[in-house]
Amino acid sequence: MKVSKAQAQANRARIVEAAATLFRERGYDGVGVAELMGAAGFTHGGFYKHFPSKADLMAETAASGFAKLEAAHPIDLAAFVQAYVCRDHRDGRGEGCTLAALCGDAARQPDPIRAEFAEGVERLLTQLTPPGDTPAEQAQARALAIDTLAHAVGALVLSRACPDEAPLANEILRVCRDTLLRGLAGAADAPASDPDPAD
Amino acid sequence: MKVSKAQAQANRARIVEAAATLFRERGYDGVGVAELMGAAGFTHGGFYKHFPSKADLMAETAASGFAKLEAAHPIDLAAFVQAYVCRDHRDGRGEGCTLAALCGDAARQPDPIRAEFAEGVERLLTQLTPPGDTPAEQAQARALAIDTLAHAVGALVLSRACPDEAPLANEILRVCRDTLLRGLAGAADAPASDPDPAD
DNA sequence: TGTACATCAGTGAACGCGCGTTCACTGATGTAC
DNA sequence: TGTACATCAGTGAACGCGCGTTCACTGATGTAC
Repeated sequence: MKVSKAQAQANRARIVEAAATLFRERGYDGVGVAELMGAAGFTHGGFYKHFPSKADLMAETAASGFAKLEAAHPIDLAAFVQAYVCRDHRDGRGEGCTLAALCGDAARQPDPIRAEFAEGVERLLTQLTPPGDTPAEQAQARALAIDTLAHAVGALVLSRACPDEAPLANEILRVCRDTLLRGLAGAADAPASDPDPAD
Repeated sequence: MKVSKAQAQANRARIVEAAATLFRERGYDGVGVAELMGAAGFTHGGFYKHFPSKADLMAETAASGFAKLEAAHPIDLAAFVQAYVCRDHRDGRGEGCTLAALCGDAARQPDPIRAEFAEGVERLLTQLTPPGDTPAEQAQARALAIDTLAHAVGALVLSRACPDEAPLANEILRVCRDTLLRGLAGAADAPASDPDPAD
């Protein structure tokens, strides 16, 4: 049964969306074409009417995962850290950051996929870098964005590698979030964290 | 053909060693039992004379990857950063840190494997935390170790997710290494980096 | 506007392939006497 | 010390299974007249 052009395009988008979530949750090798089509509400056969191969879909989900960033342009670094380095984000892989969820997998994928990741990092950095008055200020702001992102991603991936109930998993998040926020607030005021905060 | 007990034990160790390298290079799903036995110089059938399952070997390679750390006990943080956040380490996954190479994969593995990772992180942190005179100093030293490790791991995994020749991949390493070293040297002297250093 | 036909998104069976695992077998090692 | 036998690391064929991909088919959509 054929379907209208608009419907087909919407279906394609649904496949990409479902795949993006599943890939983040279980990795590129952890989800098969059949399952991912099923999650979007289709049978597996139609997959190749939309995508040349699974690898192409992988690249497209990466692009779509980072495309959402476009919307809200400038992001406050402290707000970013608050939302990023927390238990909710660690435990919600499917809805979370593609970078943190799949950069380990991406490192072993062919260049087109890694290129999407590099562009995604670049896009994130752009949003995290407030415009500076001088080139030197600009460079410093970009460096701060890079450091903050790396620190935040590192905290998340290390925390996720620990067993669910390991105290170390929460300790890593807490320490890194506090340090990042303290650094961003300026060396002046150093807000002590709750003993064991919720996230 | 049977083999002496000592020989069998040595062979087993060879399998673990070969598997550890291959897993770091290509991920847990990227290497099959047959290939990994081949790399150790055996045929695949004998695998189950040594290990109950592939998952058990995965846990054991994780343990072995972190066990090496035991040897050289206290590590200077600056020396750690120099050796860790560099191009050689980024490009030498097989010989590099198990944590950085596989924490993304580990996050999706069953608890026994994640427990090994948590213990590995704990062990690394212990080595990176110089003994403090007071509990407060001790806690601060541990927090510094956690921050440094997360920052360094984040830099490495982000850099690895970029295409081989992407300028961004080197920029991330350079910025994070410089910031980490500057922070460790104290806010006083801030060594400017070469424009585009070798690693 | 109505009719005839080509298009093509989606279906479901089938493909070859490599995976983790099992198994019967081999023959040197290690043990019992 | 010498002989008979059980052990078991390693071999290589085979297992079922799920993977990515292909294919003949369907039938509503979109187009040509």
